[in-house]
Amino acid sequence: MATKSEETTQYILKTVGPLFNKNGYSATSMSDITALTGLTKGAIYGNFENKEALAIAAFNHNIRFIMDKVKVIMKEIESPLARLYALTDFYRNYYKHNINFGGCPILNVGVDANNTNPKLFARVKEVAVKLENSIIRIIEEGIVKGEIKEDVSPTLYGGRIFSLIEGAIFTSVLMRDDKYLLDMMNHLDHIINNDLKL
Amino acid sequence: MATKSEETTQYILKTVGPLFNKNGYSATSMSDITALTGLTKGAIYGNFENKEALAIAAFNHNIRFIMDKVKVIMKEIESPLARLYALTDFYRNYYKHNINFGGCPILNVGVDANNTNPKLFARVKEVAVKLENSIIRIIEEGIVKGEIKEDVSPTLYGGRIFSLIEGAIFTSVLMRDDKYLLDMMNHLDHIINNDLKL
DNA sequence: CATAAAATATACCGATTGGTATAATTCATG
DNA sequence: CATGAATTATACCAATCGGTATATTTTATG
Repeated sequence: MATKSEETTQYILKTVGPLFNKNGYSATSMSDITALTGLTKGAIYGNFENKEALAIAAFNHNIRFIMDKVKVIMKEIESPLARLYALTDFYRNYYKHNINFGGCPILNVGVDANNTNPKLFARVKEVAVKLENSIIRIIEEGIVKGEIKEDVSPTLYGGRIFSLIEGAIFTSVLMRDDKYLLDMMNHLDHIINNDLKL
Repeated sequence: MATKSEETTQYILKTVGPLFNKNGYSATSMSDITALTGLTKGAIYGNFENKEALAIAAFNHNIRFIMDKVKVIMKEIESPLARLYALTDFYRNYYKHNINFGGCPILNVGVDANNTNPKLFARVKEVAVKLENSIIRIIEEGIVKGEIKEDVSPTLYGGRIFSLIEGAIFTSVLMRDDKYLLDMMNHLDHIINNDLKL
C-alpha cells in the first residue's frame, strides 16, 4: 500500500486538472505543471509514465469531479422524469460552479485532442458515449414506468439533449455569460414537458 | 500593388487554415507550417508578423471560407422565414463538407484560445457575436414582415439557435457521425414551425 | 533508531520551439 | 536587359520542450 505516492498522485491530479482543462494538452507544459504543483519532475514522472498518461488521468479526474455531483443528485431521485428536470437544474448552476475550472472537460478535450492526440481523444469519446447512454437510459426507464410517451426515441432524444447541453455550455463560456445556458435549460424543460412527458 | 506577396499570403492562409483549425494554436508549429506550405520561414515571416498574427489571419480566412457560402445562399432569399429554413439546410450538409476541414472554427478556436490566447480569443468572440446578431436580425425582420410571432424574443432565440447549432456540430465531429447535426436541424425546423412561425 | 525501500529532487540530455539577421533570388519597371 | 526593390531562402539564435539517470531525502518497519 503505497500511501504517500497515492497521496501525491491525487494532489497532482486535483492541481493539474483545472490547468489541463483550461489550457489544453499542448499549451500545458511540464514546467507549468511543476510550477503549479510545487513539485519537481522526479515527483511527476515517478507517478505518471509521461505527459500523455498524466493528461488522460487528469481528464478522468475532472470527469469524476463533475459526474460525482450528478450521481449524488440522481441517487435521491427515483422518477425518470424528475431526474431529467434535476439535470436541467444541475446545468443551470453549471456555469458559476465551473467557469473557474475551465468549463466542460468533454467539450474542451473533445475539441483539443481531436486530430492531435488519439489516445486522449478516444477516452473523451468513450466518456461522451457513456454520458449520452445514461441520458438514453433515463428516457427508456421513463417509457417503461409510463412517465414518458412510448413513441419517443430514447437514442434520438439522448443525443439531442447531450448536444444541446454542450452547445449551451460552449456559448456561455465563450461569451462569459450564463444566460445561454439558463435559456437552453428552459428550452430543455419545454422539450421534456411537450415532447417527452406523457 | 504587391502582387506576388499577396499571392503567397493567400496561398499560406488557404494552406495553413485547415491545419490551425484541426490542430489548434499550440499544437501547430512553424515547422508544420513550412513543411505543409513548402515555403521557408523567410516567406512566412515576410508576410506575417508572427505566429499569433498568422493564426488570427488564418481564423479570419477560415470564417470567410464558410460564411461566404452562407451569404451566397442568403442573398437569393428575401423571406426571413425561408432564410431560417435555408440555414438548417446549410447545416444539414455542414458535416460532410467540413469534417476534413476540421469542423467549425468558432467552436474549435473558441475552445482552444480560451484562457491561452487573448487576442485570438477576442477575435473569435467578435465573430461569434456577429453571427449571433445576424440570426437575431433575421428574426427581427421576420417579425416586422409579419412572418414571425410578435411575442418572440429575437435575442433569446438568436442565442438559442447559435448554441444549438454549435452543440450539434461538436457532437457530430466528436462522434464522427452527422446524425446529431441532422437530428438537431430537424429539431430546429420544429422550433421554427412551432415557436417562431406565425 | 538502524535500515532498506519508496518517493522526490537535481542535473542534465538531445530535439524542437518561435524568431531573426542576412544572403540569395525573383520581380517589376525604366 | 540592367537595376533597384520586393520577396524568399539560409543559417543561426537563445529558450524551452518532454524526458531520464542518478543523487538525495523521506518513509515505513523490524
